[in-house]
Formats: sequence, C-alpha cells, structure tokens
Amino acid sequence: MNVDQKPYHHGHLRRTLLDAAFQLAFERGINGFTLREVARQAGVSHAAPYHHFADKSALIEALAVESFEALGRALRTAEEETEGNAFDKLNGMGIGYVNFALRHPAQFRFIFRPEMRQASSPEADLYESSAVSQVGETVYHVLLERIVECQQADLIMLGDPAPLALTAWATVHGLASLLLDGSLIKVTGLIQGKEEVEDSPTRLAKTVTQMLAVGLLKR
Amino acid sequence: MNVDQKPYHHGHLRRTLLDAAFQLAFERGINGFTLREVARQAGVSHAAPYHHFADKSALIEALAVESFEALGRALRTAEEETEGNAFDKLNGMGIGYVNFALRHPAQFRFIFRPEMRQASSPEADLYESSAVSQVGETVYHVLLERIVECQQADLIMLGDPAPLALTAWATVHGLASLLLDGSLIKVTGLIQGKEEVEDSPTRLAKTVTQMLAVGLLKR
DNA sequence: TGTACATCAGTGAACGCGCGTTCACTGATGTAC
DNA sequence: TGTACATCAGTGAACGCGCGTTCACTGATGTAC
Repeated sequence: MNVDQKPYHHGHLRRTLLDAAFQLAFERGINGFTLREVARQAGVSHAAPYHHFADKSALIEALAVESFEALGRALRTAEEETEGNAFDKLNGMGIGYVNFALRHPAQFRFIFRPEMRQASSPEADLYESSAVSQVGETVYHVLLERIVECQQADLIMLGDPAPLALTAWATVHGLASLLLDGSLIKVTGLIQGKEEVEDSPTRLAKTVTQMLAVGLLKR
Repeated sequence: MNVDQKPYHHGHLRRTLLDAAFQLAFERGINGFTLREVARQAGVSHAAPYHHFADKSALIEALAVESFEALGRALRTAEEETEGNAFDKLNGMGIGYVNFALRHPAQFRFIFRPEMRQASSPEADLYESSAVSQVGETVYHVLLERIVECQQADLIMLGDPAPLALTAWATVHGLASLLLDGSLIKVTGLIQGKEEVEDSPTRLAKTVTQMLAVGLLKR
C-alpha cells in the first residue's frame, strides 16, 4: 500500500474523526463544531462518519467517554509520580486535576458538560446509568478512599471523610474552572508576580491546596 | 389603551425579549436558543428584535451584563443579611454565591461563559475592557477587601490576602459548578442523608465553607 | 494460487429544515405650529 | 384643540447558508472453495 497515496479505505477513520473533533472542540469550544466540519477536517466526505457513528450525538458521547478515561489516567499518573506520604499524593492529585483541565480544556468540558446528563426524553434513566453520568460518583469515591487513607495515616483530621472530600474536590474544580474560563487572567498576576506563565497554574494549584490544608482561621 | 387587546407597539419589548431569552436559556442551556425562538416566545415577529439589538451577539452580551449585575446584587444582599462578624459575613457571601448559581443557572453560566471572552477577531482587546470581561477582576477585588477586613478584625490568618481570596473563591465556585452540572446528584445523599432537597445546597455550602475555615490538617 | 462473491467503507447528490439577517412596508406615536 | 408630518416599532416575505441525515452508488477488502 502506498503511504503517500490516499487509499480509498481510510483505515483509522474512527480515530481520526475523534481526534479531529477534539481539535475543533479545543479551538472553537465544545459546541463550536459540526459533524460536517469534523469530516472535512479528517479529509473525508461528510457522509463517511455515519459508518462509524450512528449520529452526531453518538460521536459526542464517544468524546465524553474518552475524555473521562483520560482524566482518570491523568489523576492516577499524578498520584503515582508525587513523592511523599498519602497527603502529599492527595495534593499531587489535586494539582494533576487542575493541570489536566488546562492542558485538555475540551476534554475537561466534555466530562462536566451538563447537556450530556440532562436527557430531554424519558430515557433520562438510561443516562443515569451511562458511562458518562458516572463521572461524579467515580471521581468522588476515588477521592474518598484517598481521604480515608490519609486519616488512617493520621495525617489529616478524623471524622466523616465526606465533607473533606467534597471540599477538596470543589476547591480544585473551582480553580480549574476559573482558570479555564479566563476569569483569573487579570488576577493571577497579583499572586504570581512575574513568574513564567507556563508554571502559573501549577503554582496556583499548590497555593490553593496548601491554603485548603491549613485553613483560613488563625491558629 | 385596551390591555386585553395586543397593541401594535409592544411597549416593553426589549425587557420581554431579555426575559424570554433567560427563560429559554434556563430550559435549554445558554447555547440552546435562537433569536427567532426568543422572538416567538415574546409573541412577536422574528424581525422585531432587530429594533432593540443590533444582532444576536448583542442580545447575548446584554444577557451577560444583566447576569453579572444580578450576581453582584445577590452577593451584597447575602452579606448584609448575614448576622455576625466580618468572617461570618464572608461565609454568608460564599453561601449566597452558591445559591445564586443554583437559583439562576443560566445567569451563572452567562457570566462565566468563556465564549464571551474569547474574541476570535482582532477586537480581542475590546473584549478585555468590556463590562463582561471585568467579572473576574470585580468579584476578586470585592472578595479581597472582605478578606483584608477579616484580617484587620483579627479573625483569620494574616499575611498576603491573595491566596486566601483565591482559595475561598475557587471553593465556592467549584461547589456551585459541580452542583449545577449535576456531578453531585448521586453524591450529596452521602453527605445530606435524608435532608430536604431544597435545603441541600445551602447546607453543602455551609459544610464546605466550614471545612475551608478550619483546614484539612489535624490541629 | 485463482476466482467469485459478500461485505465493508468510502463517495457525492439530494432532502428538508431552521437559522440570522435584510428589506420594503405599515400602523402607531409624538411633536411643532 | 387640530392637523401635518417625522419618527418609531412593528410585520411578513425573502435571501443565502450550512446543517444533519439519507440514499443509491462504487471501489477495496477478505474469504470460501
């Protein structure tokens, strides 16, 4: 098979379509692309995607599922690569969460996109148990486990781990969202000074997780 | 003028169009409505809106501006209505932030909608100084003032107020976002038990702000 | 190894649709005198 | 108080557009014998 010559059969069209969609979603937002545009970007006729996805919403569902898996991998990696005790690793996960959001904004938005979960038809219950809707539960339970581990290692406060997990999640999710949506572009300078822009998110995430650890009140 | 009879001139069409748009955005998401649909909902021909808004994006900009003002009002009210010292009031504001997001989801999303800030054309700098793009700066500075007040009243830790403000904002913003996007629907039961659903967000917000105050670490 | 044939994965024309926007118009309102 | 007229705020037809989706087709591939 000649590699330079475009063969009639693509070979990896499904993959190529997904990547093209991610690229378009990255450039124009998760609502800013069309099926025809994805096909165009993939260098294929606009009817070709229908051999790989039932319709546009099936493509989007696939994007959401892949995004979710990518987040899971990123968090696991961040945890493993962080040195230190259980609490250090928990902080590392939090920083990994923020970094994932900034490195893969389209994926982050697909994951938490409410449109995926709000089924307009009576199939609402179907969505309830779909891969995508489990996001919250999964993230939360992984987090909860880590919190309990920290408690067992006598590193953080005891008691019901649920409020701790929720607060930690909310904090990193909020920072990720604010950074992603650009609400902090004028603000981060106040905290970061003249730091490298590249490092900013990680440093901000460290600042925030540190604050979260010690609390706002006077000791 | 006969009130039952529909007059040729509407009288409050601009207001009516904005309200119809908010209603549609509430029902179908901030990208889920069209100019023609807004006009239809307002009971007016699809060309009528052009006498009040230059184009669709002007309507959306107006929605964003109104949303931002509403958030400001909600926060001020929450602060005033909370009894106690400066830190109590700060917490009240945080809870008000979450409640605003849940009561006015469309408004909350219009405010932080990134599409508003990412100008595709060279007018990017224009956006930089537009009413909408100031959201981050404004919220942040109000918050910063309150933090400094708390420090002066010797209620919270001293030092650079910036990290404190950022962490507090991230936490309530994250909780609001997670609740709004439905990521917590299966999770809140674990924390709330059998509480009234109506009260849940406020109780969750209280839980989270309390955690934020004391910190995760052991005392 | 060759051949026949089913299946797979593309193509391009065509569909109906609703959109944003423009335009010439018309009915209602307000104001100068 | 009446009247003329400019202006305002609607209407409805029309535009071009790109969309999602369907369809009959065709070229390529894989497999049974």
